[in-house]
Formats: sequence, structure tokens, C-alpha cells
Amino acid sequence: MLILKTLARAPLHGYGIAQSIRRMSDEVLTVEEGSLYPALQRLLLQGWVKAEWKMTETNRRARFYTLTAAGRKQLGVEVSEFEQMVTAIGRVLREA
Amino acid sequence: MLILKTLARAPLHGYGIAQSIRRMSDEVLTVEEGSLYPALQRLLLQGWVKAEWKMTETNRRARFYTLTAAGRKQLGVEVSEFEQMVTAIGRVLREA
DNA sequence: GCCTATGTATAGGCTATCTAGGGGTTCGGG
DNA sequence: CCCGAACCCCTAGATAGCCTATACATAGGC
Repeated sequence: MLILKTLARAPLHGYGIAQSIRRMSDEVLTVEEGSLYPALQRLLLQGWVKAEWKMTETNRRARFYTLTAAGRKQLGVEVSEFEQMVTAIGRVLREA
Repeated sequence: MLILKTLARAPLHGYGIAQSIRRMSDEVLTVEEGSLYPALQRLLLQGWVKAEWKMTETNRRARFYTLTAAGRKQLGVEVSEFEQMVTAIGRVLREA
């Protein structure tokens, strides 16, 4: 969900995705490379993102991932489910 | 965390914990038995809960779990970490 | 006598994470 | 000119926890 959300802003390469999530969450969330790249493979397989090799601003070869229409839809589903779950957990936690 | 929170209200047996979480979350959260009992074993091992066999209101033999002092402390830690994580994810999701 | 609800508990499969590596490039400083 | 830090991709293996499926047992209603 976090990867999809990050890509919803703009296409980005793996390294950038990790940096972005880390920075946006004020260093609370860290996506390790061993989780990130397998996750990106799964997203590719599901057709939620597509990838193409490009050059970065720092003149480096990198694989840029872009959110597809299906990916955008999936993001909506996952955010919705996530919020429902957080709400439910909140109810349990705040129960007398 | 949900189990600890449930036991923070009152000692309860496994079956009751599952029912309680399900009910309190408006049927959103379901703790399967294959998750629940191993989880209770881990909580016992960590010393966060203790167990004793008793009779239920329906005259049945059941193992009642009680939150220990360490368990109450752990619950606080976990709730705090959970809220920090949810806040962090929220920041990523609401980022422009 | 049988079915449903109440109860405890484990084995095995599955999935996703992290650790720990293996590559390789660019750029600035000593 | 080398070296380290930052930038970039990716995988193997260990680990951990969930779910499915199963086994077992009792109480109460029909």
C-alpha cells in the first residue's frame, strides 16, 4: 500500500521509493531492500505497476516504476481496508 | 496487543477472547484458533499472561488467562508503538 | 441419539519479512 | 589517482506468524 501510494505521486525507482517512505514517515517506517524488491516483483506480476529503465537526475541507470490504472484502483481498495482495520482496532483499544 | 487489551478488562478463556475481539470490532477482526492458541503460548512464555483452569458460567472446564503486571506494561508499549506506526502510515497516505 | 455451541490444542502450508550478502556506478576529497 | 560515501539493483536463506484443517471433549436442546 505504501509503495503504491508513493508511486501515485510520481514514478520512482526502488531506492527512491524507500527513501521517500522513510522521509515521509519521519523515519518511523523503513522498507528494507530485501522486502522492497520482492514486493515490487509482486506488484509487477499483479499488473499494479509497470517498470522501465531510465536515467536519474544524478545520471544513473535506474528502474522507474509507474502506477497503472489497476494499481490506482488497488490502492483505493487497500487504503479502504486499512482504514477499516485501524478503526476496528481502535474500537477494541478504546473499549472500557 | 488485542489479546492483552482484552485481558486487561478481565481474565478470560481462549474461546471468550476470540468472541470478544470479534464482537468489539463489529465483526471486522477475527482471531482464528490457529493464531490464538499459539499466540497465548507466546504470551505465557513472555510472562505477560498467566493461566489457570477454572469452570465457566456454563459449567465447562476452561483455561482462564490473566494479564500480569509485565503484561500490562507490555500492552502500553505495544499500543504506543501501534499508534506511532498508524500515525506514520497516515502521514504517508495523506501526503500530497 | 444427534446437532450445535462451547471449549482446548497442534501440524503443515503459505507468505512476507529481515539479514546478509552479491553486483555495479558516480562524484568529491585527500 | 585512489577511496569512501552515496546511489542503485537484486537474491538466498532464515525466521516468524497467520490460516486451514484437524483432533478431541462436554453441555444442552430437540
